Amino acid sequence: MNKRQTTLKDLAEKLNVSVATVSRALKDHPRISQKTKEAVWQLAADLDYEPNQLALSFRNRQMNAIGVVVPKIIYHLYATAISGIEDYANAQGYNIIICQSNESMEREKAIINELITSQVAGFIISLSSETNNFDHFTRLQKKGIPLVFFNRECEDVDADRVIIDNFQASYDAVDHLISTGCRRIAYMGGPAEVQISNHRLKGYQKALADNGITVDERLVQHCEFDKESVLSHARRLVYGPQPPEAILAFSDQIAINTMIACKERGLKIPEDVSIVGFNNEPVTELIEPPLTTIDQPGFLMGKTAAELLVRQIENSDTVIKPEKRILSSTLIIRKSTNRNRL
Amino acid sequence: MNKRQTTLKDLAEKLNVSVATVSRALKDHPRISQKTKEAVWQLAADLDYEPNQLALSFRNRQMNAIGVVVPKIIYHLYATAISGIEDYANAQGYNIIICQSNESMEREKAIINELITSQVAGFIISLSSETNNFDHFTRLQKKGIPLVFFNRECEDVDADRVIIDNFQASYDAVDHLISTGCRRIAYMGGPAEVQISNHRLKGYQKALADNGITVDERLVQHCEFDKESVLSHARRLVYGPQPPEAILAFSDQIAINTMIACKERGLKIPEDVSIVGFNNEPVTELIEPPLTTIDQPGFLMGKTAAELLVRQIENSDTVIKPEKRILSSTLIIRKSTNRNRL
DNA sequence: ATGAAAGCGCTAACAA
DNA sequence: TTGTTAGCGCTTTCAT
Repeated sequence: MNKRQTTLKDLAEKLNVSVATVSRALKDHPRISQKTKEAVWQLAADLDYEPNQLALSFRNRQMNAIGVVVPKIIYHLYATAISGIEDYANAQGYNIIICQSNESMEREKAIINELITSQVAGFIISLSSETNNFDHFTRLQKKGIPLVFFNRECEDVDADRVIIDNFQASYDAVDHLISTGCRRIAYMGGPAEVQISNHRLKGYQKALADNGITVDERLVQHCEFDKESVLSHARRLVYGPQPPEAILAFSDQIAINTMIACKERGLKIPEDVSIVGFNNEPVTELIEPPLTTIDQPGFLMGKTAAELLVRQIENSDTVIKPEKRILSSTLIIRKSTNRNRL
Repeated sequence: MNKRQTTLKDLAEKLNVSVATVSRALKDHPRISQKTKEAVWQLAADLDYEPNQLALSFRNRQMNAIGVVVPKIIYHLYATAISGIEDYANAQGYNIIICQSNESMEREKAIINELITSQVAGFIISLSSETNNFDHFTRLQKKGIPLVFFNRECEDVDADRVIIDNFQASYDAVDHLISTGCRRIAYMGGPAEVQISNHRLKGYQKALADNGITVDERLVQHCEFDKESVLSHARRLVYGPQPPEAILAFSDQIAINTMIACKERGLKIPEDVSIVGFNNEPVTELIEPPLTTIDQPGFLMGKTAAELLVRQIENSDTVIKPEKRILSSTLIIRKSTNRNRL
């Protein structure tokens, strides 16, 4: 029990050579005799020697770990993105430390602070919905710590980012709704601080304008992510004198809760109202009716973010101009928008 | 850019005192003069000093991090359990390093090995479905590294574990099915290596026996977690000459795919066949019909596992007898079992 | 071809 | 009350 790990010193003492020699032998250093090397290798195997990563990290003044900060891992997009990050990061020899901000800016700040003191090699971050102050990110940059945003980006900080074209995705979704004959189209947005929600709002507005439809401000809602908030905002839409003919939601969760409000109001989907979500969560094809939604490449998003981050980490001397990678998303058309009023 | 972190040495030099004095002053050591302390505190604040966790960990020969190894974080139970772990662990000053085995034993072994060399303080593990060899766990124990299993436990290793009473939960579910008039009841189990699947099988068998129902071995299936595997096993059940009147599934995902096979076969749920799942994933109340399922306290499971682990870590000198914490689960009855044949 | 020594940031036993 | 020293495990420069 509690057997100490074998160290270089242990090997050196048993072999009556110096620690330096053992260290070199293990890395197959050219100027160590074959005989010594073999003795070292043999003993290392016998004693189950494994280099102490913690000591290595300490010496390098940097952990071989990446800090990943996401709002919540139960959101399918983040769970899949994390797999993408892990996949690439592990292959490159990095562990990932996943932390959830739980949509709290304070928590996000605290996490980043802690991980800084742990000397993580870099950060991959998707903002909490509350985050409206960006000092903790600029602080990272001042310290020269690599940083990549994904999905929920931060326009005010000039860092690498991986996103989809939220404007276009939203534009296309609205365009699809219009093509099925809807004209009174509502937008159930996320919290007003979430920049991507606003990008989607812009796409929504532009699509309406391009089709000669006047934007009715009463059809735009900004809700929090909890069920109650969504329901209350959705009710404002559907219990009004003129319920919308279609609703574009910021996320599948919001779309689903909006569907609940619609059903509660007695509106049939898609006959009375069409619904479009965002993220293509697996649940969207299991509900009734299956939900039209925008598929985001979560795994690829994560993988790309990890690539950009590792690139930064491994080129910490050279200055790389921050890059914006825009991945393509796909509108998945299902029954929730399957009607034709034309 | 790339400004080095302030160290104790920096503070010491500026103040013309020794590093040791600074170190003590920062911890409010009783034998340092108030004057010195205040000077140190002031300068530390000015220079934004933060202790280097990596150096601390190195010195303690242990990271302030816990390794968490789960099959997949997209499974809702694990996502919620992780939140519970994170919650408690962070409060106790530990970070968590989450790794996914992706149901692969090789990956699980590799992860554990890596985290050992990183000197994590302990492990919280839920086995991959493939894991049928337990050397990597006994290795941890030989090294005296704290270990807690949760949900998918390992009976062959004597370690702390946090589980629900799978036998009882399954027994109760079958009992419920019988009470609604079903007698031909099938079990769609997980992979045969998954011990909790077998515990549930035992509960299923006992409930049948206790109600005077002969167990028909053809009604017991063991499938993998991918959709295709579930569908093919489910089809064996429903396309037979005598389809079951009810099906207990090892997980909600299996239950949902089984429902798909039932619908494909033209069986109505619950009129022709009742279905029960496991885990109470959020999706279960959104599908048609809503799924009867067993709710597991994921968050509490994680939190409890973290408690047990931290207890081990912080009492590494004393030997604590491994403990088995059994949390209670709840059968949530929904429409998928809402019929009465009696 | 090998060894000695310094140093990464911090703490603690021992000295003064 | 403060300083000196050694050491955690490893790499690397400089000697030999």
